[in-house]
Parts: sequence; structure tokens; C-alpha cells
Amino acid sequence: METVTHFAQEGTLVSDRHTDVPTNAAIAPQPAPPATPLAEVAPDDSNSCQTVNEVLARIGDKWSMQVVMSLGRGPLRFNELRRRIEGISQRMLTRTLRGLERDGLVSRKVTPSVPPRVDYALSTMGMSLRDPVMALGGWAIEHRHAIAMARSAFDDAQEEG
Amino acid sequence: METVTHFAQEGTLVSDRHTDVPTNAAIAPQPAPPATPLAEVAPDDSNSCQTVNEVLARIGDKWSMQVVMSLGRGPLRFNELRRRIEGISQRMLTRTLRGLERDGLVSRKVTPSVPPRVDYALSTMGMSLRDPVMALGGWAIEHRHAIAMARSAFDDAQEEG
DNA sequence: CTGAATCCGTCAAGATACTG
DNA sequence: CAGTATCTTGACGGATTCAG
Repeated sequence: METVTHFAQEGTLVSDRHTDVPTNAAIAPQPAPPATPLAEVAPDDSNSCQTVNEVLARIGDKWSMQVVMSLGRGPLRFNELRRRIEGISQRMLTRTLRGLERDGLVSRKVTPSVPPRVDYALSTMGMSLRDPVMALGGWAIEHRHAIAMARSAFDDAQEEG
Repeated sequence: METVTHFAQEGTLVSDRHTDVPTNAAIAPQPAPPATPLAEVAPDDSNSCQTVNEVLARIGDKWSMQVVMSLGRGPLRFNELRRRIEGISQRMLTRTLRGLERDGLVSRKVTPSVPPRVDYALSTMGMSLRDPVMALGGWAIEHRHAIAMARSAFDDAQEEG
């Protein structure tokens, strides 16, 4: 799994990719999705855990989810995203967007003008990710207080130990 | 967020906690859960993103989710868990379990016998986490092929660039 | 404006060995 | 069996600088 956690290892993206326009042609319409019947893999066996963990490793990093959520309302430009996320460096935003684009979750559209304009948007698959993530978000919101309480109770028990 | 990503900073858990039995008394029955009405926070504003990201940071690490899923069927002892996860070091398993216990997701029951016996089990809250995670797992299973295809397409486009 | 390239500090993972 | 202690490593992320 660690082979997919990090992206393209810093400096391997040496190419002129930042000037070609229709990069998203490969991800925009997915003509025949393999469509695993979802019953082929029991949802709680270890195989599933593996797959879940890959996704978690993908979106569980510090920024990916914030990017996906920020893009949920509509396309944004690079610096719009940057301002909306507040705290991300442009390097991390670039890396995060590359990773999401690589996995087909985000499409990237370059308008070669001066100044250049790049719009990022969620792909269809990216949009579909919002639902399960919102479910998780609902869980988080419901239990955040219980978690905070358990956490301080645990920490108190540690100190007095 | 980075303040909750890592646990108790390596060596601060210096105490005799590994011999007291009823540690789970603080987390087992949550008498009056604060129960945020879930409409108090819009599910897609940035506040929600923040909370979601905390949860993601908590369970999105390399092992937590596998532990939760492995425990989903029932309690397990330390080495049973270790064998079931395959690849985790005992240190990481210990740390992961500590983190989950701290957040009230996992209960720990020590039987002071020789040899010692420690059973880990999901708390009520831990069980409730399984559903949204399974939803995410479903998404992962559905889209894993599309992701793999997008990924190799992207990588190919890089090399030929 | 939208990045890429580089340097660099920090911290978490993993291996190993030891303890009760 | 169920951990803890210690060390090493390298990935991650930030700041800065340069470029199209």
C-alpha cells in the first residue's frame, strides 16, 4: 500500500504537461466502468479492508479531502482553492491536485492565456466520493463530543496513574 | 489538526496502566451522548470539513481501520490481532490500539493471569463507525478499477510527455 | 497566475532487543 | 503473551526561489 501513498516522488514529473489543454480526456467520460458487482467481495473480509485502506490512504492525507469538498460546489481556480483552504502551501496544493488528478477524481482544464488560467473540477467519480465522505462526516459530527470526552478521560487516567 | 494526528508523542505513556483491569469503565456505557442534532452544522461547509478531516486523520492512518474492521466480528487478543493484520509490527499495533482506546473506539480488558491476557473489542461507538467506513469501502470497491485505470493512463501520459 | 525545483527540519514507521 | 525502550530511516510538509 505504501507504494501508492505518496505521489510521483517529488521530481519525476518532468515534462511539458502544463501547457496541453485536453488532459482530462482520459478521465472525463468513463465509457465502460468495470463495475464490480459489489457482492463479489464480501464487505467485511480482509480483502475489503485492503481496498478501504487504499482509499483511506489516498484521501486521508492532510489536504485531499478539503480539496474535494471545496470543489464540491463547483470548479475553482488554483488560487481560489488556495485561499479557500487556508493553511495549505502552494506546493502541497499542487501535489494534492496532482494526486487527485492522477486517480481521476479531479479534472484539470488549462486555458493558455496570459495570465494562464487553470480550472479544477471534480470528475464524476470525484463527485460520487462526496456521499460516503459526508456519511463519515456525519459520524464525525455526531461523535465528536463523545470522542473529546473519551480522550480527556483517557488522558486524565494517564496522568494520575 | 496536526495536534491530534499523532498520539501521545512516543514516550509520555509512562505509568502502570498495563495492570489495571477496569480501564474501559469510562467508555463502555455513554449515558447521555451530547447528540449534536446534525442540522446544527451544514454538512458541506468548511466547519464540517474540519471535523471530517479530524476523523480522517484519526482513522486514515495505515492501521487503525484494519484494526477496527478486524475487531468488527468480535473481541480479539493482542497476537490474534497481530496475526490477522499481517504486516503490522507489534509497536504499531500497540500504538494504534492506544489511539483507538484513547478515542473511545476500542475497549481493553486485561486479565491478570500468567500468561497475561488482554482482550480488545470495539466499543459501541467503535461499532457505529463501521457503517460509514463500509460505505467508503463500498465506494472504494466500486471504483478501484476506474482509479487504477486513471492512474496508469496518467502515468503513461507523463512518460511519453 | 500557476506552477516547478530545491533545500531542509521534523516526525512517524519500522526493526530490534529487552521486560514482566 | 503483551507489551516497552531505543535507534535509524525516510517520507512528509513548509519556505523559498525560479520559470512560463
